[in-house]
Amino acid sequence: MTTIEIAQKLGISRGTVSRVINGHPNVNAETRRLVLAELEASGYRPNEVARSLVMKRSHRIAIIVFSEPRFFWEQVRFGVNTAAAQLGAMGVTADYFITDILRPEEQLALLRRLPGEGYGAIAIAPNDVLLLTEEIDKLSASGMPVLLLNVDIPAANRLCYVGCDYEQAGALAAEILCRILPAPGELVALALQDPVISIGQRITGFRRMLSKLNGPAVSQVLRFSRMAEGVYDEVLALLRQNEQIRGIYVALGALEQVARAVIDSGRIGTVAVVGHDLSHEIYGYMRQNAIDATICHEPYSQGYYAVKLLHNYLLSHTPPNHTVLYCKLEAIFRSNAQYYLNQADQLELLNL
Amino acid sequence: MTTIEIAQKLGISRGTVSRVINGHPNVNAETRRLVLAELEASGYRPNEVARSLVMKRSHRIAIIVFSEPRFFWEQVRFGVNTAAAQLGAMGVTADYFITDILRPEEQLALLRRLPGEGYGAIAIAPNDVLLLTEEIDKLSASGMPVLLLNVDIPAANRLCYVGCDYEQAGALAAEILCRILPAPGELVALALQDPVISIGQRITGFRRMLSKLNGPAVSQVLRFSRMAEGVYDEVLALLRQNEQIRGIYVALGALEQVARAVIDSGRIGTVAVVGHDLSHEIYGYMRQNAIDATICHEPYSQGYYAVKLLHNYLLSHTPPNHTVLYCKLEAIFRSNAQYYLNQADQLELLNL
DNA sequence: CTGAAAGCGCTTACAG
DNA sequence: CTGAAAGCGCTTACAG
Repeated sequence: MTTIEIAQKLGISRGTVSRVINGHPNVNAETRRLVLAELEASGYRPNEVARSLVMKRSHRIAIIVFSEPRFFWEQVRFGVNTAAAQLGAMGVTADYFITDILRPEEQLALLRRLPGEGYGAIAIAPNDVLLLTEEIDKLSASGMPVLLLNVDIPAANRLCYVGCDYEQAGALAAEILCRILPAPGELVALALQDPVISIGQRITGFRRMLSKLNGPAVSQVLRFSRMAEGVYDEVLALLRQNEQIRGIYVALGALEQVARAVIDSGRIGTVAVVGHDLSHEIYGYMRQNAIDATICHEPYSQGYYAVKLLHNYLLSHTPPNHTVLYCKLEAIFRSNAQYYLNQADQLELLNL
Repeated sequence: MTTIEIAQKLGISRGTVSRVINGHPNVNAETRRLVLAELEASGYRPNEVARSLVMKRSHRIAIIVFSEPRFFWEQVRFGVNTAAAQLGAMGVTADYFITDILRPEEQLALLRRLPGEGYGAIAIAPNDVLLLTEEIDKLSASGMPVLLLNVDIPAANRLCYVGCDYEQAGALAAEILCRILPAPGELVALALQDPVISIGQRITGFRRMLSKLNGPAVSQVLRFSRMAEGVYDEVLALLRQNEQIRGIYVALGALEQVARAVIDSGRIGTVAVVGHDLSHEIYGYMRQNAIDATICHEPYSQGYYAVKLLHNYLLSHTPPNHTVLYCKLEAIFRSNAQYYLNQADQLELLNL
């Protein structure tokens, strides 16, 4: 079915058919009704390829993230680039903005600047909920679709959220840690001083699952700054002074420091360590058995989905079916870590 | 950069430029050189959208699988359909053929019939290596690209293999089972009587990792037919008679039967069970703690990648960069199983 | 309100 | 060997 077939059947021109398809105003109501009916009856689907060829629209999408952990956002970036490459022929370009994690105002500035620079859609990993909510609402009100990436603000007026369910991530960490504990003993969790919501949710989920499984309770929660200063020293001291500790849950991004403390305290094999995210450095520690498992949430796909969803919206102007897309929680051990380390290499094979 | 710009710069027609791009024979050698140089210099990339619009080629791809386990091949099918939908505007159609697992000759018949029916590429999950290798080689020799799905035949002349590394999958099973053993004791593995290569590789990988980790050895390997008849009875009897058994590795598709035997023998919590693949039924048993973990290997992506790779080949006629694409090994527990159960639901959100 | 026409970037008979 | 022309399915000024 093409526009021309529809037009012939109705004895009108393709231009008119096209006008009703695209919802142009200047069309006789009766004609419109007829065309709509025929469209429906014939199951017409526009040829997007032809459409994008003639329209030559360009869609600029901005992706705003922050700086830490570096490797995590690099993987997101790779997904963004893959989607943009796939959609390049459709006029999509995606620009990636990395802001300083300690300067959330940089994100605010971008949010204010970008709409004036031709961007039609924004995905942002908000680095400061309080600071950004108002501006996000403003943008949405002005018609700019805003997708929240990796960190949700349910109260904000966003198109949708793409990222993980942090509470469930903490639950999975608890399930795994409970099962692999080398011996009965105490559990320690590491979190943030700041009330960063995602880390807090991980701890909540962790505790809930622990009690559901009748596992050991968390004997203490160590808290650190956002840059995770001093984790190594504190964990090292703790491991040396308290032999009862059998499990450590690292809810913030400091797995590497914990691994080093485990090694330097000679506790490999007598304390289980579970955390989040995966880098080559973390993998190195897994191979030394200083880290037992790590939980990821599809960094690559987060970037990929964000661009796809935004582009879909730009095309159809209808919001996605669901307002939340939870990424998979990936349980990673020594034996399957390679697969998660270099998604890039794997997909290079697809010549993408 | 478009063909017309190139043509203008060189003072020739777009037709000639197009001819050298597409490697048509009738082009003056010197002209060809010039055009090639300019193409290179300007970094020209053909607009695939315009190309596919004018060429209206249709690419028929056949996917041949077998019948068991049902849910596994349904997930593969979903990936196939997604890729086909995405590439529909490029003229791609993918047909999915499910053959009887007990009648591998059905696959042979399809392999012989399909090329005459307009298919330009074939992906097959070979159900009988010995029976099919020769025909696969013949097809390849005749110019038909053949991709091996889920089961490799390294000796065959195939375009590439998309599926999992079974030995590594067994290793991951061992790593997990070792760590979660509820108490020291014996390990049992379930495998096939037939020398089906993939199951054999799982057992090999499982044993190797066990000894690498200084874990318990496998005290016995139970073997079954391809339809896994009698697994429940045998495992139930074994669990009742031998209290030393603390871990079961299910290398064949019979997790459900094992779970029922664990439940009916009252051994939940005192024997750990690890196997492969995930269905709603298996998830149900995970929730009852009758199964501790299951390992999947991206059924959805297998189907998706197969179609993408074949289409890439049909477009470029150059084989993929690598001859083997190992899918991710996915470690699945109670707390993250939902994400792997319904990839379909998750992606529905993308309006695909 | 609607038809006729041009054009998006590309390929391929058709002449020459 | 190569240019001029038609056409893939669609949209959008431009007339009327």
